Amino acid sequence: MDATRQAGDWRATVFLPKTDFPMKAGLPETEPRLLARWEAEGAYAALRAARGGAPRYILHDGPPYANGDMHLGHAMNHIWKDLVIRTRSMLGFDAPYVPGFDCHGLPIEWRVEELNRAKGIEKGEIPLAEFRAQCRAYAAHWVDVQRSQLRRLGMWGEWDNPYLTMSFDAEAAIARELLKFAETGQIYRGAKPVMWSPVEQTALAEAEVEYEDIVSTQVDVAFEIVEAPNAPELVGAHAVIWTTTPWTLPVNRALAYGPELAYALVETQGRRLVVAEALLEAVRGRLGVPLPVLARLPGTALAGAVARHPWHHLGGVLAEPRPLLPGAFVTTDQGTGLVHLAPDHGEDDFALCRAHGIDPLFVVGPDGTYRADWPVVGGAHVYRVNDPDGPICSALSEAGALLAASADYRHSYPHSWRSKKKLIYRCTPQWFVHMDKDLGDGTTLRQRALRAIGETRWIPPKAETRIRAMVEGRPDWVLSRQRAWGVPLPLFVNRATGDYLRDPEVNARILAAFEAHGVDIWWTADPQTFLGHAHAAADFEQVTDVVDVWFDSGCTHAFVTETRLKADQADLYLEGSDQHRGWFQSSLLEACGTRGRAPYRAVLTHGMTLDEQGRKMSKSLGNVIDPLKVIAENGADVLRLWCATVDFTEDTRFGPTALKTTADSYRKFRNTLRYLLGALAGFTEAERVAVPDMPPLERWIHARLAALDAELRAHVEAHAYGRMVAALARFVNEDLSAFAFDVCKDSLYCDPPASLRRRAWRTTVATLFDWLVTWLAPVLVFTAEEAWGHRHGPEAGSVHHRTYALVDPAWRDPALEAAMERVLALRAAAFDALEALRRDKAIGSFLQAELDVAAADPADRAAFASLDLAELLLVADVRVTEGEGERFAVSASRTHHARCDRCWRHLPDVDPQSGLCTRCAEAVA
RNA sequence: GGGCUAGUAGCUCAGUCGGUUAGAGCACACGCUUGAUAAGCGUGGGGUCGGAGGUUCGAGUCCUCCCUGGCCCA
Repeated sequence: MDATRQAGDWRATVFLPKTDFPMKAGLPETEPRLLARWEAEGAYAALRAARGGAPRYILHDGPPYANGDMHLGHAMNHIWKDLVIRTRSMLGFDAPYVPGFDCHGLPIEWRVEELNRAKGIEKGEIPLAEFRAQCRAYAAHWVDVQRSQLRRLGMWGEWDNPYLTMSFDAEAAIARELLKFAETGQIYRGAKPVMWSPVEQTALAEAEVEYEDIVSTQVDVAFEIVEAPNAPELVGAHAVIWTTTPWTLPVNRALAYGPELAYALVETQGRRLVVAEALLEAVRGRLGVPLPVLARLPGTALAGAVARHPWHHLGGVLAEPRPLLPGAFVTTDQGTGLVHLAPDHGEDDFALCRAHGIDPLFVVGPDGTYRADWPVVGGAHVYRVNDPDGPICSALSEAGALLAASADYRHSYPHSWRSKKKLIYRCTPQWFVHMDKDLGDGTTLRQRALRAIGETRWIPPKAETRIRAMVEGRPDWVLSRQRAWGVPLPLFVNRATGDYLRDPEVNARILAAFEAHGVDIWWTADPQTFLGHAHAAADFEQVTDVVDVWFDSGCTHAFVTETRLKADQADLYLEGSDQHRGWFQSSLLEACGTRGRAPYRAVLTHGMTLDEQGRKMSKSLGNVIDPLKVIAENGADVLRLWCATVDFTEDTRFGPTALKTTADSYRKFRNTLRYLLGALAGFTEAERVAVPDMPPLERWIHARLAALDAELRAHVEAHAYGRMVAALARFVNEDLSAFAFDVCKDSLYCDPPASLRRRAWRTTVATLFDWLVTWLAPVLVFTAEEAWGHRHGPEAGSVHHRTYALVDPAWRDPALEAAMERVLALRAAAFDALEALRRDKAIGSFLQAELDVAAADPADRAAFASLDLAELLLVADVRVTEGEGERFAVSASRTHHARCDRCWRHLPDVDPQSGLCTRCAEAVA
């Protein structure tokens, strides 16, 4: 052998991988280029055309609120939606995507008011129509912003024509749905304590309320008992109540006791008091005096008792008797076990009083001030009367009723999410949807909704538990909001009867006007134009409230799924778990009230996105991750891969570590595609070999593909995308990169191009590439498209127009698959022995070693007989003999064969003259 | 405070009906290769299964309580 010959001499004759597909992704540059290409080609429209006539799969998009930049939660939600749509599309479904945006509502209204204030324009100085136009423009701006941000994620859809809840046809559709409720008598006007902001002068939805800790005045107040039919000795004693909202005492109407509780009659300073026995110590602490017990009595002894207000001497409503009512909500957690009731200002209060015929008084106005003529506090603001030395405590004290007062009670209290100011409960007239009214078919809305819940597939199943509990327990649906930016409640109330008008002809005129001119016309037109000739406008009060935005979004199924997509139901709604009380429920109730069934067949809920430590992302914690920044630095494909990896049925944690490991596994997928492309350099169809004619390893790869196909389809059906990606990663890492690629390298690099073995492997690689790219495409939308273009050229079209390939059932080969399992078991044992040899510095590369294997299992030996073990184990030679005991006894040693200078294998047939083995000599000939 | 829900390796996840020494991929360390090279291969370390009790021959798995989170509601 010529000792001076360099191994590199033969390098030019070796077929190394060759491709322009770059190892470094450069996604931040590549992705926008592909987005532009898709747009220029009309790729989404082409996909719709290609799937025309296929079974449809409709994921109906829940509309994000159009008032700010896309945040991480939006990005995740839309990536998951896109995963669903794209995998269904790959399965062959026609899966359109119509994005939508929620455009009405208080947050936008508030922001526009803020902007106006900055310009010196105060609320009320601007005409309603103009203000609404401002809100519309503001929402339109954010629709544009969010649309481009969401689009950047790689989602395909009708971005040029998204649905907007503020478009004229949507507004008309919402009004139409509303009138369906009205025409079927499901709407009523009632009074109800609602969360009210005296600052914004509006009722707030639950989602608009935040809870903050504040310090309040707590007072203990004595109400003298004047009647006690079940315990006459209580007459003249005082019922003690405790409250942290002294401002509600001027509108007290009754007291509540717990019928299950035990009470004590105690004495102090010549006066007898009634308090719950369990709270005696606490009361004693606040009053600061001994409270010797005179008697004990059950709660039932208070039944029928009547007290009087400390200010009864002031007459009027205050002079009316204050009955003691049994309340299940009365507990001994805190207070005195006796509760003062102001039906205007508490939900429990309202419900219990109403059940006993005590109606609210409407003493506190929208701005939070008492009626001017009200005793003690007339004209004052409810927040300015609570101090221990304020008017209420002073007047109670004068009446001898104030037992204790201190401004030191710390508790969590509702605040407006916009103004951050305190809220009150305040009774206001509102419009409601009945939950428990018979709708004429023997069912109620609640019953219909619960039945529909049972008919829906909930993913994960625990979601059903949650929404069922919520629907079972929820109160009537409050529809009305005293605001400007929304769809009007298009009702006329008969001044004489208080009933709302139910005239189909009037409703038709209203809807026609809305469709033609937008809903602004409700406020600008002469009401008589709606009422026509049959009714006189003077006899009716026109409702000026707008409808709760949850009703807006609850109607999207009507104008998107039904009108636009011409489908009865959506196949899937996919939103975060917070939507159990939001969109899932408003959509459900709306559809059940108007159609008697759910608007969806299945609902998939995902968790919230938290930071790396599992805490929620918030500005105050400074742990907010901006998805736009992540995309700009890493590419959307990396973010998409992360989304596809996690179990989104639980809350997901995201941070720099997760991003880094995801980027690493992205690179593995990318390099695999790159290697496949390199291996296919110059591949032509003429080179193809039929699978049955292939060597065992290539046939085994096809069998693995067939098995993987079944597994992946099952994961897709179950929306288990994490398992899908994990299965793909395992296949790529273990079967391909660590095993097949390593083994077949020799053939690929060194065999003559015409050799059957090389052609078989290249055929296999071509199949692998198409399959892998297609499987990865729903996840790595950009990378897959990029790789697809490198393989098949620009005229091949988009990889996203493809469907998953069909398996040839003949690919499965149980005998071969079992044999290869045995090889892999041997491989593990062999690598242990080889690694030991390497540690001893006897060898470097495994190619320098040969193996003696004593195999105990005859089945192993039989399987190995027909296989080239040296090739599969990447060693110079393998000798298998019969063994005993352990399955494989492997001994490794350095081979004595010479090394071929071209293929670097150590072989018996290396010609000392040329330094080449027979195969390589042929290859270079 | 109430309803629902979660906690397994640095990251992402498996873990069947309660059953052997809790697994995988990635990351990390070390080694090999230098013909996938800002790559590839091999080997290895790494876990009190959030904590404490309990049931059981046996608990990541079942029960109770607690801790730390999350969503929704008060």
